[in-house]
Amino acid sequence: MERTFIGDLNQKIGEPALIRGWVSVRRDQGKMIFFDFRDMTGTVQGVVLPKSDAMESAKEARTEYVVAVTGTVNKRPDKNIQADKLNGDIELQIEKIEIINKAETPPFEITGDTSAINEDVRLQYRYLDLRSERMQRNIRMRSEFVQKVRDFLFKQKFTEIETPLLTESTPEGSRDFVVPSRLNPGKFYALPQSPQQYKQLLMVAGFERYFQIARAIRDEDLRADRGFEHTQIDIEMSFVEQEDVMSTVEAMLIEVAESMGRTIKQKPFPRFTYAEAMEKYGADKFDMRTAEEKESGVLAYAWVYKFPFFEKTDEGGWTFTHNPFSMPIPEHIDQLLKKENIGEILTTQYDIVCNGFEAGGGSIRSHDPNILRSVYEIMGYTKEETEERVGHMLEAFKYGTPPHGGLALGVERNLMNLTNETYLREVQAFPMTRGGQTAVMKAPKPLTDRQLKELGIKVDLPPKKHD
RNA sequence: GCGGCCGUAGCUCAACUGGUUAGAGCACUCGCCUGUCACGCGAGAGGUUACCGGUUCAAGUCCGGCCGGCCGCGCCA
Repeated sequence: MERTFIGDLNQKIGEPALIRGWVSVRRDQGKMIFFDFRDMTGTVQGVVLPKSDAMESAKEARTEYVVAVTGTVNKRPDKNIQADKLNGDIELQIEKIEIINKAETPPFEITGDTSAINEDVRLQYRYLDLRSERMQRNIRMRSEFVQKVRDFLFKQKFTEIETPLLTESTPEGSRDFVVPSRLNPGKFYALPQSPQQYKQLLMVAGFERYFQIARAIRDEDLRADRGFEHTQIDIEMSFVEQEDVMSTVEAMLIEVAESMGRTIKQKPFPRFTYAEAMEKYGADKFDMRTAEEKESGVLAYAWVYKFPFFEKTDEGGWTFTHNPFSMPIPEHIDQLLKKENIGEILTTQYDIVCNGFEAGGGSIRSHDPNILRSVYEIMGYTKEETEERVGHMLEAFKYGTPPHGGLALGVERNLMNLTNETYLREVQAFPMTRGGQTAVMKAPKPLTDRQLKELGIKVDLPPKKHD
């Protein structure tokens, strides 16, 4: 017999069916046993009637055993219908249970919400934690979100392109994760903090509309809403101005959120200048929902734009606030090229805020090498230093670069809003602890002496504290 | 790096101002149970109180150290 998914059983009422999955719950009443079986599509109650041939193996079956169950799909007696549950109106009258694989008793209960369980235990057994209904829902919703984003972007003529993971250290920005090069001893790749430079090069290369579901990796201390790795919907478009990128992304977010059954508080998204946001909310990210809206899962998006381009460093110089590759707003191009009133220059940066999170951000980029040069001059770099850092971009921009701009959306941040989760780890399949230890596997670990030798690396650590 | 909270049974927790043999619920094992759905009832098993040291007649409890987890600050173009 062919397998029927549990979610499709209600189409086979009165017919025989074979399901495969896990024993979720067993309720043994002696002469009669009830089970809840679970597969990726849901759960269903099975019943072993008195004197059934299945009784012997049913007595063996335990929680989380993997089983193949054959039986007849029956409507439940009226008084046993559970209208609010999937398959609450049917049950499988079991004729045979084949135990495919036994299971140890799980270290914690996975039939309920696991959020109250110690997180280090959940992460050690993440593959069990992920069996829980809530985690299944979160991870599936993530897949659905990404699929809908892809669908939208493909309709808009975007091309999905992958950019390298082993790449150059980012000029400025956050701390890099580095990877030693065996072929070039003593030299290191950096993992990308974002595909920023590559996506701009793809605009030079004429793809015009690029996107990537891109991993971004930054070696900064972790938070509830921030991990070493996160995923971005990374977007870049040619022949566009600020308004074009914002309206494209806004249309995408509306289509995706509404097709997932969510309500958006205000359309079109309200816009605040940075100065207005700071005055009204005291922050450049804020939550505009009422208490009831928070309860019902409303999404409150807003744009924040007209950020200062530069801010003072502790040393009294200037550094960029968001992105050195950004254009200033058109009215301030002159000031930037002349390096006048630097603190007042505004950038084309635009951030998308949702329910108190910075859900994404982007800008129009400078396709004119002179503007990028001026930015680096303002930050105090010599011609040679600028050349060293972004010379390859300046070179590329010489060969017919279209005006372009883009944006990156944080997948986890958006999912947190869609799932009402407080922690980024709840929307990642295999997150790490705040101390940087991976789930299930215990990375990071030391290299073997052989590996170290091959890479030309000598480890010299200060002695560890101990009793 | 800094500050805060936490660590007791497989899980969630309790154990008064330090005081008998560290308890409960769930899970687990066994028995009973013909309509349960967090099934029910009964019994049982399960502990180096994270770890190391100190104070004390006596430490899960107080002190010091150390390891681990979480939250925030710094940091995060």
